Amino acid sequence: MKYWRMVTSETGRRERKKLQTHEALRSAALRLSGERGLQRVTVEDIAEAADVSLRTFYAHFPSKEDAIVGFDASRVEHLRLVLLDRPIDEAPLDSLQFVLHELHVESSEQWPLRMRVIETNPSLLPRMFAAFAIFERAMIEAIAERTHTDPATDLYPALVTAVATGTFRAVISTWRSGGEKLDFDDLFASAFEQVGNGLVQPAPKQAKGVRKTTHTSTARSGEK
Amino acid sequence: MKYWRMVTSETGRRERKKLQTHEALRSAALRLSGERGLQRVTVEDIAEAADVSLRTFYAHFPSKEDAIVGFDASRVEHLRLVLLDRPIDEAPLDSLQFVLHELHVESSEQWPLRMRVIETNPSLLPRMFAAFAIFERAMIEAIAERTHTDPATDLYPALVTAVATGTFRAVISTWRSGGEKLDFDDLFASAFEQVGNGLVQPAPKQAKGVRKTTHTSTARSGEK
DNA sequence: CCCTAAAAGGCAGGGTCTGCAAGATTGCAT
DNA sequence: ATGCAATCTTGCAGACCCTGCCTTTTAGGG
Repeated sequence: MKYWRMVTSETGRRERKKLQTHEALRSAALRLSGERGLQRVTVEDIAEAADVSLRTFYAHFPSKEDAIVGFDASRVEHLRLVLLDRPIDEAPLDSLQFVLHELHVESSEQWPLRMRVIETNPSLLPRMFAAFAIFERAMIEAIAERTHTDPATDLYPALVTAVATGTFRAVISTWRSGGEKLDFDDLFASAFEQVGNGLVQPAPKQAKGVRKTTHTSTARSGEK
Repeated sequence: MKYWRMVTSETGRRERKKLQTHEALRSAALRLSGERGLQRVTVEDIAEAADVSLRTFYAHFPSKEDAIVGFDASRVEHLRLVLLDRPIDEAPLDSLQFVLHELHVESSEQWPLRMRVIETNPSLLPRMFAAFAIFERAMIEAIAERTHTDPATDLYPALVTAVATGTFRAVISTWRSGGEKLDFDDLFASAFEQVGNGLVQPAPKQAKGVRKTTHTSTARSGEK
């Protein structure tokens, strides 16, 4: 009985309230950290702001940091499905590129604030990487499934995933430190293109007044 | 005066003692965690085992986890210099491959225990990634220096570094989960070769009794 | 209307980490 | 030698994190 529970998105009032609390805690954590700085915000403050008890906070998140930078399991699952839905003959690196782009687009709204909070509070980095590692693990499994390989013995799934997420991190990092003036999509596409070309070293430098029209794809020696 | 302090490796009795304490804390932390499990070891236990006060522990490490998985600044600096010592015309990806191989070789002695502790205590992962990120940052700066680019605006240094470290992580992960039966150097070389070739998807599978003579370089469609 | 499961709340307590101020050790100069 | 200054170490108080255990509240289904 109640098979539906296992498949659907839990559509009762109870589940809705739980989700509300969850999101209230998340946004309170993010907002307060942005206002005062992470160390000046206690878990109790967050719970208070979301109007629940401290104990309830810990029913939703294992730590303060997770409320800010953690991935929800449902989110990971969603992205996993996105990957599995890609055409079966698409190159794994391209599939991952798609998923990572999706990841960025979906959360682009909260990105500015979240990134700012992370940058001003480096103590968030550990948990952030850990959260990303969980997502990465899901991607590895999915790639392994699609390529009919065993990730425990075959290097490829972990390799292509690690490279893809590394590429993603590099793009985010550069985009951020460049003041977000560069076009994200250009940077993103350029990065994956360079990776697909084997990361040959870009030409020393064009000239002083480089045309800033297109992306930074200085590396083109190895054609496709 | 005392310019030498800034250059040499601090060779007084004071410095030696400090280093001793540092290492005593490190090995005590690792040993105890291996014996009882991380959660059954308090910082006080570690300080006790190294015969110093709890407060002194925190003079050396910001947290229990860092004593186990953290990189010392001197270690990062050493690796940075290794990278800068590579022939100036070597491709950045190859330089990074060399440094990462060096990293693995240098710590290969403590690796088994440390890896085992990490795997049995996933709560170490966050700090481990954070430590690795610091190392990564140093590599980015060094690559930027060698390629005469500004990592704040140019994608390449961060990109090639993230890809290289990602490759490294994938190798370690696969090597470990495969029970370390595969030859590490083969796996390592094969991984970087695949990356250099643009990560094209490997052929579905050769046969059952694949020749195990060389590495897994199944991917060769895209020539150089 | 009752019953069950799930969510939320309360409380106690061990553990982490920091600020502060005092004590011990070492390097160096007089 | 003796004193000074820097550094390392230490003790202590206290805020905060997080968990175990138990009680209360609320939603959903017979």
